[in-house]
Amino acid sequence: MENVRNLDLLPQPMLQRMMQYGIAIDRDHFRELSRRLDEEMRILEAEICSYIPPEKLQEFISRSNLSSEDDYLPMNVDSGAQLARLFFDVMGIGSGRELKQTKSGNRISTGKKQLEQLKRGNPVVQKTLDYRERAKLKSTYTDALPQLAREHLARTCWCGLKHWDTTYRIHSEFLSTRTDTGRFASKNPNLQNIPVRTELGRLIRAGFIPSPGCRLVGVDFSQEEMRIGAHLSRDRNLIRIFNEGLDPHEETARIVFKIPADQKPDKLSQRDPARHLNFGIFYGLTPMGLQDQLGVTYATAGTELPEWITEEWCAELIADWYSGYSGVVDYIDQQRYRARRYGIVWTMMGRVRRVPEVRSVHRWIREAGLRQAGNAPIQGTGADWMRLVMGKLEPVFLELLNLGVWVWPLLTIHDELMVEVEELYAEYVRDRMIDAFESVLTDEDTGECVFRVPIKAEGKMMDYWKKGN
DNA sequence: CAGCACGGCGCG
DNA sequence: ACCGCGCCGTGCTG
Repeated sequence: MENVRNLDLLPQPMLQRMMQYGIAIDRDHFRELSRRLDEEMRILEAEICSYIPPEKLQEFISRSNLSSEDDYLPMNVDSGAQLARLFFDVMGIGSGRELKQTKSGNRISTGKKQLEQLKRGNPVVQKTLDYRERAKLKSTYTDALPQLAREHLARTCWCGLKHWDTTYRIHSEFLSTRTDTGRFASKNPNLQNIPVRTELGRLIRAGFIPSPGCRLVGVDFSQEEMRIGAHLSRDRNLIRIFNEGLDPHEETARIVFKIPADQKPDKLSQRDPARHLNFGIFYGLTPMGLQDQLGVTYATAGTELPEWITEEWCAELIADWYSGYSGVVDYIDQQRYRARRYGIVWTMMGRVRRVPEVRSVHRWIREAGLRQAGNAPIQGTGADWMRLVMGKLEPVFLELLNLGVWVWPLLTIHDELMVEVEELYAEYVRDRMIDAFESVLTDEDTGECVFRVPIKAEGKMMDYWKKGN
């Protein structure tokens, strides 16, 4: 009952305010970005089409589904099916290598992982990757977002004087009961998947801005899920790492690669794989999954995946991770036991996740259920924390509003909460938020905290939405 | 024309 | 075929 109040009811007012008020965007920024992407895509698609041999042109034209506006092109570069025909049937790219089929087995996959493997074989592959990145960003973000923006008066603040200014704002819908783990979901548009990982993607993030006279303030839990994993599993090593304030990815690299205490792990070949292990383990990582993931990492770094990264090598790495963090193995096993025995697993706060899949007659379904059982308490506890934080901060923000300080919640992305604040108070609000995050499990009366490792949060103030500080 | 499954990909 | 989401374009069907 207490959980229903704290986890389900208390976040609602803040969610309502996020949805109702929205977040401001710079429409011209997106329009300019769309124009640029369009320009680059036209060049890339023409280049890609130029790889069609002359004698095959008619065949491609007849099979493509292009509208009259772009019928100067013989094929539709957005179509995976048509690309597969060009690459694998006509050009013979990757012949002699093992090529992944699509799930339904109709054709060879043209997905990123596959293309990364093949991009040294022929320049058309890299061009396709570049085209894909741009097509994704344009259709999902730079074209769509300005369309969704509505003119909206916003409370702003100039030199301490409050007034109302015209802004163009996006009103996403945040769903409280959509996910199986307790996380929130966001739709129309989804504000929880705005790009950040690539340089080009970060230009899209930059189109999200505070109301005039305000700053964006973002606070997130640092290494939230691993800390939760450390607590729930009571693993000695994991707990020690966080209590001593060490970098968990670096420490994991030390463990699995047996690096002497006086040496630093190499970023690409040691720290990055260790990082993927740390995240992946709680997802039920398989050797093949790890190998795939590392393939992408190396390809992104512009290097070929080294010969010695085989499935067996990945399996050993996972085994080494397990022996380094044996408490985590026991913990995951316990969750799997509960899933099989009771059909449910639960978070630190007692939020329940049903996992009927573990009793399926189908092996694949069963195994997926067991992975979900291992992951759900961790991901779900993280979601619980955000719910508690929102419940705790709501009265803080309302109090500030009553005092005449403009502060308004904008969005939440699982372990992160973003608000806008009038400039003078941004730093203050950031620090209040960090406090709220870090004391999420601290009893307000006794000051006691039962968590086995420190809970850390990071905050930043921004004039536009960006990564880092 | 709308609706759907699929392949693909953005985020934590 | 590694957890949790939502959205895009294609290609097909009713």
